[in-house]
Amino acid sequence: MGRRKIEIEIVKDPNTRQVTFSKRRTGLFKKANELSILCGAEVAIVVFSPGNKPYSFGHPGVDVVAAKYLQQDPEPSDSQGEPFSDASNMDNLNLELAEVLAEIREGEKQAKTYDEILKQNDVTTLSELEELRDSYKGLQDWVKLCLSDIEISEYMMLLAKEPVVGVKATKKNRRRN
Amino acid sequence: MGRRKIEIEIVKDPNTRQVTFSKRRTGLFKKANELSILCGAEVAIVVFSPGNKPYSFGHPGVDVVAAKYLQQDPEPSDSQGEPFSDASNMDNLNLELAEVLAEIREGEKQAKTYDEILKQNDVTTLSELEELRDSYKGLQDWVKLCLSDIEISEYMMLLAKEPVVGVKATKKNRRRN
DNA sequence: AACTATTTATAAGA
DNA sequence: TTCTTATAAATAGTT
Repeated sequence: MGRRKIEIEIVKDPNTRQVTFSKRRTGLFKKANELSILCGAEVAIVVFSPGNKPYSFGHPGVDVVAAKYLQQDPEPSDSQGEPFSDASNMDNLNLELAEVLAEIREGEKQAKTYDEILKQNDVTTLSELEELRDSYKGLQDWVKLCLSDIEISEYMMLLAKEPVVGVKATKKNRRRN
Repeated sequence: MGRRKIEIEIVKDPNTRQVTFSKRRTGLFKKANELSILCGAEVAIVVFSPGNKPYSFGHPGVDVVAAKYLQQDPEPSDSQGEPFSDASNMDNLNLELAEVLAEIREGEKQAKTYDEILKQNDVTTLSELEELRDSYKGLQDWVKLCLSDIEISEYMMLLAKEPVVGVKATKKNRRRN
């Protein structure tokens, strides 16, 4: 899948191997993500890098899927598949982000519809142009809405990090709209 | 990757969904296998199909990798009441969200510029229309990019629920703990 | 289950 | 390291 075909065998050069690992781990997680969304499937992946660092992906969560798997298929090891502890704050955040995501998808769909007009190449009258501009403006509005929602999500995260509120401004300047 | 591009959203037709699941699960496991060989990495995957059937892949074995993962990551079944003890993860999340934010602002700026063209109301030639369409398409592309980044962020948040996590986000690689 | 037209992933290169 | 780009590989719709 690249400039040249490679054999599926250990990549000898450690540097190249690390790069390959990074790229392919990313690709693997992306595929897993798509699978879970396209098919409503539950997926959990755990990977240890050549340097023995752990990476994981899970939808809806590694622990959730793992527990389900271990439960129906008891392992010989002494694992007590207890589900994760409470994280109500994180749940709220997830909910929030999920909503933002939904909005973004909506906007994307709209943009596509509007694009159809442009593809016709025969927009000549003034009224059509106005319509077009309106469409564009709608997209912009959506973008703004989206932006504001995401900022809210971000702040939720900052707050979640520090139970006793204390918004920090050190990271980057964030303006409110 | 097929005859047509598809959106990453639930495949509605159950029959098609099953076919898609089969094909993509195969692909996912193949990728996992290649990753483990190319990089000498340990990989474990558990998948539940739409019909809730379990499938797994593991090198050198699901149980081996899972045990290793659970061992170095003692089950947080009963936490100490601290919502998010792993600050480094949250830092990464904040960093990530900040970047997504920046991208969105960038796109917003672009949209504004393009809008100027539309405001002139005198777009009559074909070439101008094409240019306009390109602009629109650029905006759409940005939207998509943005979407994908945000989805990844969402997953990072889901993963953040777990003490040991190593997912990075954008196409830009970022190191972790 | 095969077959391709296309899209997507990615190995090298910059 | 991060971003291109030429090419290999995966796969959506079809047969």
